[in-house]
Amino acid sequence: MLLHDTLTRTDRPLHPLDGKTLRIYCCGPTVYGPAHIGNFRTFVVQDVFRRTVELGGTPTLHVRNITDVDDKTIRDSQKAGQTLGSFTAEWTAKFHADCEALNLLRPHVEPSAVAHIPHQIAMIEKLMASGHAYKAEDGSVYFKVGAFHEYGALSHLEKREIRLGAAQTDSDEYSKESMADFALWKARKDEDGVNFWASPWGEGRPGWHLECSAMILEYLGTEFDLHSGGVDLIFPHHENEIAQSCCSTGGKFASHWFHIAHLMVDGGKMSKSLGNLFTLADLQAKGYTAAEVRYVLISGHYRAPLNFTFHTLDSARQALQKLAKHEASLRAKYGAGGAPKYDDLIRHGSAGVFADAWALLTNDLNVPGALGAVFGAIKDADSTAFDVETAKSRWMDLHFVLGALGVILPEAQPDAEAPAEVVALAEQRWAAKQSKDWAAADKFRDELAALGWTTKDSKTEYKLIPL
RNA sequence: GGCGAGGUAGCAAAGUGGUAAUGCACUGGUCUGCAAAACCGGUAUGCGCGGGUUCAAUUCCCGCCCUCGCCUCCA
Repeated sequence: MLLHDTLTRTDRPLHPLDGKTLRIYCCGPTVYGPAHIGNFRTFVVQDVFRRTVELGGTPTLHVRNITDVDDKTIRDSQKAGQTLGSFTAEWTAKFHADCEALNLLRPHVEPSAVAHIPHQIAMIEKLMASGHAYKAEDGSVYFKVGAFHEYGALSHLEKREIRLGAAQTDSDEYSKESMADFALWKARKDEDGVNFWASPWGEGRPGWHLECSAMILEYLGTEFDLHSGGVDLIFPHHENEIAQSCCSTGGKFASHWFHIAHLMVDGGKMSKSLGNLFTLADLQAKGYTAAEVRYVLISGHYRAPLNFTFHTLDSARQALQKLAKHEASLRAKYGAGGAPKYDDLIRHGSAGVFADAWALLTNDLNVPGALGAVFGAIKDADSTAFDVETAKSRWMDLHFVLGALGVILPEAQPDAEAPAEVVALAEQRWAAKQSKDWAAADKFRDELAALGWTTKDSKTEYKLIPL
């Protein structure tokens, strides 16, 4: 598999460093409210990546953290009158529910920042010992950016070209030696309330960047295969992680960087003030399914901004319907039951007739190209002409590709229960039609429409459909 | 100002040094009493603008315009 690497800005092949398992770290959510669909674009794309790697025959070790201590979680838990722990547990549960609805594979490890404070303190101690960090007057500990010469390699800043402006004067951080330095440990403040921990430098809490470095070291080691997140994390978050980790372990840290572009809404940035910041629940309340949302989120290449609109959601519904119909026709021929399990797909191990789509997918995760190839292959296939064996193998191949994309096909609509009144009208219409009384038949059809129903006729029977 | 991503049909979105996938929408046909559904077709002489290189550029180079993101804790 070929994947673009942010650090080298080239497409590079992925091979597990240990020759067996691809070790992946993804920056997870800060649990202080519902994740929005922009957040989920990143997680969904990471999920497609993981599935593609695994279906391609390489097992993964997927670690994604939960950030459950920072300014916002502390502030909003207090506002809600809850302890930090119960507040973040609630939002973590909500996040998990959304992940499941969106068909995201669960990470193998999902560590929380609060549960790894000692690991973070240990990392700071190493950085202090090696002279990469210093304690400021207020008890905070900062990383000395000037002591790490490779700083800026990921975001391609030769030096930190800090734009001078009012935003730079954060009163909390007046004690830093240099503007570029960032907090490893934040000294306790009154507004933190009970949310502080003991450390060799006094009471306080860890800085944001540190948790990822500490948990990566714990679960993936000093060097691992791939680190991922939204493009906004390139700087400063990932840059800072590199600095902390490399200076404390002497290792090289991530060998590949995978960043996902942002989701836009109506051509612009999502924001609460514009009222265009949607959560999964918002869209479900409008009648869309998580499967449709997922389809939209993968429908653009991950390195290009994706514009989200309700029109694209509507097209996703139709596109999924088209895939479902093809799948159903193969299944009917083959006589199979439900969709194969993910593990069955891994054993299957081949995209078969969808090899073109698979090739696109494994070339820098070209999902839109792959989807196009799937539709193209479907179009050229007359499923009624397949024999049972062909139908069976194509059915499995189709599920293999859809399994990599994590696409869930809509269930066939169960026949709706029509009220007796509607059934009676439909019977009358059918009788009129059988006696070729078209005027009467059309009249009954109009009356059905007025009640919100229509019919689909075949030669021998009709079916009632709600409008 | 620095760094980065992007500008392709009504909408969305791939792609390529040799003449533009795919989905939605629209539209023609088959089917139907007419429809619906389904199926089969059609729809960009054109890929932000202007130059250049080349036998040939949407694809490479240069300049310009526009959109979006990051520039200290936003996926």
